Amino acid sequence: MIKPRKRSDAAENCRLILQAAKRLFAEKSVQAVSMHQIAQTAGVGQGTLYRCYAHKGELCAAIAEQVAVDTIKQLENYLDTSGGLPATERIGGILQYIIQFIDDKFQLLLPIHTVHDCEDESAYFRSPMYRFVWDKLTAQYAELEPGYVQNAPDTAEQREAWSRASAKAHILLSSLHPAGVVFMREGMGLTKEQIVSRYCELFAR
Amino acid sequence: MIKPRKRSDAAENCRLILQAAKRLFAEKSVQAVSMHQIAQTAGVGQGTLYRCYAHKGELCAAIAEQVAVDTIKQLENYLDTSGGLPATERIGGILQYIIQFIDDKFQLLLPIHTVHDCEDESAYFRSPMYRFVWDKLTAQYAELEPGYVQNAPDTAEQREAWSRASAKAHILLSSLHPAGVVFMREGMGLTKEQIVSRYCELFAR
DNA sequence: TCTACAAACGGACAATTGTCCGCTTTTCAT
DNA sequence: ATGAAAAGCGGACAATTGTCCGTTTGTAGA
Repeated sequence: MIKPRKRSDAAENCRLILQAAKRLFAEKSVQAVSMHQIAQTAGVGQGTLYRCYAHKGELCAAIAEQVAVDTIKQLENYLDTSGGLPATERIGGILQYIIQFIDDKFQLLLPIHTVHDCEDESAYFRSPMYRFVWDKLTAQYAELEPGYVQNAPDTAEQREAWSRASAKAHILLSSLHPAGVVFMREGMGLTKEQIVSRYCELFAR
Repeated sequence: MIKPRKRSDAAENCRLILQAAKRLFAEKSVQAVSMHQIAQTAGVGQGTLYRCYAHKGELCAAIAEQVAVDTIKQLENYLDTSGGLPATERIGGILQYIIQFIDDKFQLLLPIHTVHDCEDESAYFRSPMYRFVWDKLTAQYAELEPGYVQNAPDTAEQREAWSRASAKAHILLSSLHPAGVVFMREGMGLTKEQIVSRYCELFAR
């Protein structure tokens, strides 16, 4: 007798909420819009809103995910067509895409970890767009690891090399945490171009 | 007729608040204690609490500042006695102190940017303890900059070299954002020692 | 010592977040 | 079709943050 597993109309509400939030965030600003207001605009109750997105950060993350699709496509295209370049140069190229994106969308990215109670500070690092870039970057760094071979059998040594590359990629991306980039611009007075060039000096050679 | 400029009893209340917060945070946990509760325990009103510390993050920052004093002393001592070592090795040493500290006190450090409305995401980067470490680290990287001379006249070239060193130091420290370190441990399963060694590979050679 | 003034206080209040629970709607076996 | 069970809804409610303003209190000049 355990039959109804999922209701087909529930997804529609989540779509409405996302749409409403996107519009309101664009019209005003992320922090000027309350969750109550979003629910009202979407024409749903508070409960429905919070069931779809547990807090404002999740909403921002969902929108950022949509917004990132374009950049991710460009990045994939770049990687497909830059096979001939040395890995360090490719890393520099990736950096440009990432920094451009963060610089552009930081208003949306910052609130992702503006969580109140949940203590979910690493939400940003677990978002699909972060994982995607992390993975691509790890692949580049792996090429630079001594002893690493693509598609090699899964030995302990290969796994160790991948793990080292993955840590490097994470450290790089972690320093590109939106808050850090904002500080470089506002607090240190660097331009986007200067930021890219400093990153390349450190990470792409 | 403009006479009373500052009241000597006001500082006492701030001290009481800090003390109460410290005790409550230790007893329960940072997020389990409400601002109201802190005010009550300290025996002051909400208004007084918020006049001293505009939000929970500031309170955490103030406590972290106190807690950091020890580590900072150790670090200064280390730098005083390690003059003979090459700069890269000294950077590695500094990294150990920093990572140890963050790993130890992240519960206090995380909420510093858990701000609700203020949109003050770079509070962490402006805290005195951050500035201190940043400054020391910049000095080490400056030594590695081609063309940099200590106590040289203030030419454009010298300033440029210092600025490059300062950006590198910030990038390093920015990736040591508590949230990022927590993720390396929880999300990636690295130990403190592994984290230190990965950082040294990237930043201290 | 007295007095006037502004700094500082404190608690009531507004705003916002996030939860809870009774009600409605979809689903599916009969 | 139909009815029962669970998925989903929504808005009232609790909790928490942060503000505001009438009142208190220390300070300094007289």
